[in-house]
Amino acid sequence: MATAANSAPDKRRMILDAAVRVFARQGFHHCRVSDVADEAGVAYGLVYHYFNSKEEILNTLFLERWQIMLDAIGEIDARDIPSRDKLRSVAGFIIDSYRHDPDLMKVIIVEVTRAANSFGALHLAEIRKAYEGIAGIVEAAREEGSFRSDIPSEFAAMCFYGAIEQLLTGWIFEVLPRTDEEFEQAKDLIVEAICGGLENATTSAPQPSA
Amino acid sequence: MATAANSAPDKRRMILDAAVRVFARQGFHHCRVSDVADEAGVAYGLVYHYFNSKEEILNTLFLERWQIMLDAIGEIDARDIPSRDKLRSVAGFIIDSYRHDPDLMKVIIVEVTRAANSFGALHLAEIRKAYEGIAGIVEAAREEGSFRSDIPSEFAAMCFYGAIEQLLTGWIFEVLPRTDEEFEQAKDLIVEAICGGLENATTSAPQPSA
DNA sequence: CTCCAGATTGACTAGTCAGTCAATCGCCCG
DNA sequence: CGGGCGATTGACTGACTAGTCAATCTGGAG
Repeated sequence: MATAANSAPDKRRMILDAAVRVFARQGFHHCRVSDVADEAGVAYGLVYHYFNSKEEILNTLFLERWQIMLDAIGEIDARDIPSRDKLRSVAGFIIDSYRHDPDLMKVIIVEVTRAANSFGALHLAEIRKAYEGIAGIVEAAREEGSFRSDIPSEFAAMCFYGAIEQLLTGWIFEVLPRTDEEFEQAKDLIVEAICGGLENATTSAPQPSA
Repeated sequence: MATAANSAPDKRRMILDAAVRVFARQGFHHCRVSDVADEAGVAYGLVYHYFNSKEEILNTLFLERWQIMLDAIGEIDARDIPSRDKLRSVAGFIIDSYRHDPDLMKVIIVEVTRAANSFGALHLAEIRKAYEGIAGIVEAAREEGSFRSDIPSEFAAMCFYGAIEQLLTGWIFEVLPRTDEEFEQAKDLIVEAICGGLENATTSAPQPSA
């Protein structure tokens, strides 16, 4: 006999995966627990065997994924590479997270990170850890002199993270193309735009136009 | 002859204003229509005399305010000032909107602009107009040569708008101080960060080849 | 003063749905 | 085998609330 975890379908996992699809498709508030149970192919009551409430399902999904991201940011920060490359890696990780499981990222961004009156407030401490991780990368860059010192690192982290979330939001709302090529380009563009700035660096003289 | 809206206390307006407070405090989904009616000091049924549904109240609030912002962006774009100053004016307008009525901006950002499965999808066209207005400013800057041509204007607009929304989100979640001074500093910082970039420009030649 | 139309009231209805629970299943162990 | 226990089932309930509606009020016109 194979271990239960191996061959037997892990119903708890199936419920979580189904919830991602249902929450992404209908939104947390516009779906019923029975929708999740149906999508998972289990009985209604089983959802309450594994979770105490509908909200606990979303909390579990968020915390699972957010911890992975926090770990990734920490690991990237520990690398011995230039700060700009660290930010590029963070952007790459988040964008790849979306590419790998757009439904899950949609649920997290739409239902949690902006939900100031419900889940967002509940997970505020976790959310802030991500900002702080990015701010740490910027802070190191400022100290070594590669980043400007007149922009606070927390403020810089906010701009960087905000730009990434807006990018994902564009994909979520389907207003931006979502091809592999687009994802790869976005990783470079976001770092270029935020680190390098939108302005032309030719401060001395504008380009001599023929 | 004289509409009731003229002299008598405008109950419709009172309901809208009360709804802003209630939606901001409890969230659209976690409040009852009776909460709005109580807050406005009117009878429950009167809400349905002026609005067809709870959702119509939020739609009205959003459209009212969003149109003001679109008008402001259009007016700013038409000014004869440098592109960076236009962006600074747009950032200033949005930040002042928050300062003037934080509850309303909270409701719009939390309940609409990220609500991909409900109000966000409904108002997608309106929301995009704001992006497009900003992109237009960037596009003009690129054409005149002051902004880089290797970052698409739509992408730049997304970064800019995303950074601003993240800033407001920080205030909404009460993780950032909300003093007058902070608001004023933020206007300059956001333009500095996004236009000038996070990196230090002091290094002489960033492009060795060419 | 009478009449009307729109404003205002709040009790009521109809439907929804999160969460409960008693029954059943199926697997392993002694 | 038997018995025990967690997994699984799905019908049911209790609470909640968006939206309805008939009654009442109010203020101006004739």
